Amino acid sequence: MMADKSEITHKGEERVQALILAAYHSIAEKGFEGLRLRDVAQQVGLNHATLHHYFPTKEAMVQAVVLYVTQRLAQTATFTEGTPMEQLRAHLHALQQCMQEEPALFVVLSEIGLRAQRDPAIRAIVQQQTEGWHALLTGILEAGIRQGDWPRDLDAEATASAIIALTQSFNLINAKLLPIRAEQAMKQLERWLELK
Amino acid sequence: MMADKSEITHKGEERVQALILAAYHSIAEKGFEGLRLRDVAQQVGLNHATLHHYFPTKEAMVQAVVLYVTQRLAQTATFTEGTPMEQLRAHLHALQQCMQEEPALFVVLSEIGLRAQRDPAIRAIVQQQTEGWHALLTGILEAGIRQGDWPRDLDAEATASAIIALTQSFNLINAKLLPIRAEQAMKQLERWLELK
Amino acid sequence: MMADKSEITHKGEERVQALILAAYHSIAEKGFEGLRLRDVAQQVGLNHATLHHYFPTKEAMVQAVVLYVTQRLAQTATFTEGTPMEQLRAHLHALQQCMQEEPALFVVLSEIGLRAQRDPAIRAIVQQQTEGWHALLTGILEAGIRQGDWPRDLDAEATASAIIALTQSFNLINAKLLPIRAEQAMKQLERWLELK
Amino acid sequence: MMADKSEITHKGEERVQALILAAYHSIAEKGFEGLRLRDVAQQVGLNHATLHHYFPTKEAMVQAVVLYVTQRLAQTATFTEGTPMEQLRAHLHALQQCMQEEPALFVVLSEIGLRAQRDPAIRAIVQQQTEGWHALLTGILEAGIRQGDWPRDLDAEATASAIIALTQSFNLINAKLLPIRAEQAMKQLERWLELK
DNA sequence: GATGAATGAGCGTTCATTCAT
DNA sequence: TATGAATGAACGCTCATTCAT
Repeated sequence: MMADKSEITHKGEERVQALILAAYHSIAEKGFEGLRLRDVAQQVGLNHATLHHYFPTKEAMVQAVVLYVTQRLAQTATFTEGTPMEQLRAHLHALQQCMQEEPALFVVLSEIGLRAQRDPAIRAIVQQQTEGWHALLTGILEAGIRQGDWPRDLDAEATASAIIALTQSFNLINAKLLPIRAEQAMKQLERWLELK
Repeated sequence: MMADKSEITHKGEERVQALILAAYHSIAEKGFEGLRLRDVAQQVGLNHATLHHYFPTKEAMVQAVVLYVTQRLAQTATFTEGTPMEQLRAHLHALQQCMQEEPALFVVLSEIGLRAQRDPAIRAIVQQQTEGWHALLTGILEAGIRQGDWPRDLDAEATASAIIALTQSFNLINAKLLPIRAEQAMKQLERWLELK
Repeated sequence: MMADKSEITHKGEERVQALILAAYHSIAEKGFEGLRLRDVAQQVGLNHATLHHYFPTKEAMVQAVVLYVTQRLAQTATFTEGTPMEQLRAHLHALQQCMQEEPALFVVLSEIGLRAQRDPAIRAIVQQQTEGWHALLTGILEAGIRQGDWPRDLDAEATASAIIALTQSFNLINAKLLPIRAEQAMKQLERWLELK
Repeated sequence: MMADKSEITHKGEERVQALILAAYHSIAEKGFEGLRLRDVAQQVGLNHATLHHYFPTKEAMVQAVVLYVTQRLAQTATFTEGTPMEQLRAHLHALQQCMQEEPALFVVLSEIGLRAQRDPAIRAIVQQQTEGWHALLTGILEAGIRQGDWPRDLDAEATASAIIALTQSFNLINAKLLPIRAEQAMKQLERWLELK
């Protein structure tokens, strides 16, 4: 008759995930500016007041979305095998594929990046994730330099930064603000890195 | 005793400029999300109702800010003399200087880029400016390729896009989301382009 | 301990009715021109924001008032027994009584009539109600003509219109714009119709 | 070089008249609710601030419109020759013609009637005019009764009131709130008065 | 007399949050 | 846990009016 605790918790976790996803899509479509708790609750079929049982404040929900997005992105960068050059190529291809399949991810990422400048809590989350990403890229590049894949004088850290920066601004390209396709610029990056 | 017409107009234009600047700084500090007409008016020492004497709606004011920012950026890219390689180097240096002296410009530029995805009026302004910038860069690169400054197989358009994309995401770097300085990534770009 | 559903709904409906009544009195006193949501809410002891919990917009509330007024008036015209002449006499007496007891009803009715000319939604409501009233009167008059209560050449439709028009302008009389009492003009109408 | 005083005054009076007319048309179209001084000024090609040189306040302008409308209507009722029955018939025909040619006049008249209930200054103007009209009608009717045109027991004052009341509500008919034409009801009034 | 500039008071509406049930 | 009801603070915008020029 009565659901046991784990079931309740499970249901609660599902609800939380559904709310995060709904908020994520809201932000992708209308930006942080257009994020409304009532909308999010309605998308999940919840009363707007009930939402506060899962997220005490709007800020808490936003932080959950930030965590969700950064973790989604981190999944793109987990691999262990192959040469440094193969790893980097795989990573860039994974990113490119993600851009095509789910451009929303990069839109929200940009929104988060902007908000991180004003919100220390968000900044902390983003910073941690970005540093991890940067370290990963730097590691690959340094390994490649040691193996002779890239010239000795390539600045690994700077190159890693350039890659991240380029990635994060691709939503601007996808938004058709630039008269080219994202692939082109990405290909140029690969050429610079002599990835083919 | 009586002010001449140009003086009156001049005063009005000054007010308009002051309001645009105040809005610009508000956006830089708090984003579009935090842009409040009452704040902007107060910064200029005006009643919030008077603001509507200069801008009929909030949207009109925002568009004025967008125009201001894109034109400010366009000024960085106006030069006529020197070889293609010198021109590109000068341009990148001017951008770098701008990033250091007034990082707010790039914060607002990112805000605008995000908003352009949802607002056709803003998109039109940004698109026009970005296309102009892209054409300028492509022209320089193509000229350089013809002169042998860069290899024959350099994709001028893609490279131009990469430069723009990199530039537009530098605010994320300046926001200390990356453990490096903007200069480093910019230097890497210059190295790729064999600018020194 | 726990209120049942009908009670909850009942309370909500009571609030809605109270708000409609408050708006009705506001319009009677200050016209549509002077109708303020904050006033209405305060009359019911509610925060003005809460009013939007019951009526999404001011227009929705106004329409509710229009429906309320037209239905109130329709109640004056519901009867089934008696000869046509008796029915008409009863109807006119009911209207007269209403004018004396609640002149506000006719003030608001005039406000509505004026607004109906510019507002299609209100016009639809008023039109429907007025047409019903006109049909009722025409029916009574035609029945009376068949029974010989009134002369064969009496134009039933035109007479019905004249009665309605006269009724709707009585608020002007009650407002003491005419140096006579409403009863007098109403009596004259009855004499014309040989109602006594 | 410089216009003499009478010319200036003349020009000023023309301006005042133009403003009154513009306001009149605004009220006819959008009601008192939609009357905006800026609109009125613009219609006459005047700066909104300049309008205040001719009418110190909005209320003053409204009163001028009220006077204009009541005087326009009074012109319909000025005649000296003919038998009482001929005079009344002529008057009703003149009114009917006015309704057809310029229904706006009756719309504004209704607006004024409603506003008169709340505004003593307007009430005073309307009352004076209405009383005059009522007296005129009563005079004609009494003269007709003495001459045997109408039955001895006709209540002259009540009949006059009924005529005025009917007239003032014709805009509701013209607004197509009633499924008949104004002429029909007016004809019925004439039949009651045995005008043909 | 004419006008651009400025203002105060106020409006309808929004929304995250709280709370009793 | 769930929800209808309620609220305060704020927002963009309007408009009659005032005033210096």
